[in-house]
Amino acid sequence: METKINVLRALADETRLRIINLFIKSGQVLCVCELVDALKIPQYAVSKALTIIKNADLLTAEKEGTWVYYELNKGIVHNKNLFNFLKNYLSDEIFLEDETRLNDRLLLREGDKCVVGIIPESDLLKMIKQKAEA
Amino acid sequence: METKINVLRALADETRLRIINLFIKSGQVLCVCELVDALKIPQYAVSKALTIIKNADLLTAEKEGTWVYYELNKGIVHNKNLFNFLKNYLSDEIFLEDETRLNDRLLLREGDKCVVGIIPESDLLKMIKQKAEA
DNA sequence: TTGTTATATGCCATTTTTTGCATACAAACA
DNA sequence: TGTTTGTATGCAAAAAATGGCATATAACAA
Repeated sequence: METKINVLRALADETRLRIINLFIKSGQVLCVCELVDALKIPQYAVSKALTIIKNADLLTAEKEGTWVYYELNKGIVHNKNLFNFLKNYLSDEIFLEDETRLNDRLLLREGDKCVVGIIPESDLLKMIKQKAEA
Repeated sequence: METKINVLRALADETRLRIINLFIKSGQVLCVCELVDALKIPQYAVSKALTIIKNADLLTAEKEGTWVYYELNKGIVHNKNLFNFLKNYLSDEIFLEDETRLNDRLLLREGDKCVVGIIPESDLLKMIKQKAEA
């Protein structure tokens, strides 16, 4: 009981909802800096939001060097239903913009892994272009 | 955007979630005093919760004499998806107890309408028995 | 060791939410 | 009219959430 409400409370915040949306729509494992760039929100805010979502058992985390990769916790049956529902429910514009920025940011990955930290938005397009040329 | 978050915020509270659960599970139009008895929560708390849920466009209200009947707002496509999801998602014990008390309370209706106000829990069973005998 | 990078967290001020009580309102009835 | 009844709301205290900054931690690199 406590748990279901914790889950719904974890969803009841714009930042957290935008984060969850990115996991659901991208279907990816994501690290903190990728989320920071996609959301254009301070690192500490993303980190705090992730902690709350994780404490509600909606995410799992795995450390890899200095990077921490988060992932939807599909190990809970109810979570899967929730994610399926949200996949269609969250269709608003702000979410789409996040998704676009995340897709851009993921172009900088190498072998499915994040290899750079937080990138100022002004540099992102240049870096993508550079990488495309190389 | 604002709206989706408002909806999720409306769900992020135990009282409000228990109320929404009763509407979803019972499939009924319900008045305030029936909810008060089913939830065993003060009238003002139920009334305030209903206002918040209604402001999130999840409920509609209709006045009938001194009684006010609330109903799920299925006029919004996204709401229907939400209610379908919640119907399965909200399965915890506290919700079941509410549902049982509501079913008892609805036995006092006459012609699908509520005809009594808030009933002390100690009196409810007696009144049901009386009504059954009559 | 020292420095750097990615991430997390403690703290504080501010804002928002919740809770409880009292009371207001509105409709029915005497 | 006055009274009762079902419901809503204003207000203030308490509790909780939020936002921002600084800093801590942990892992890697030189």
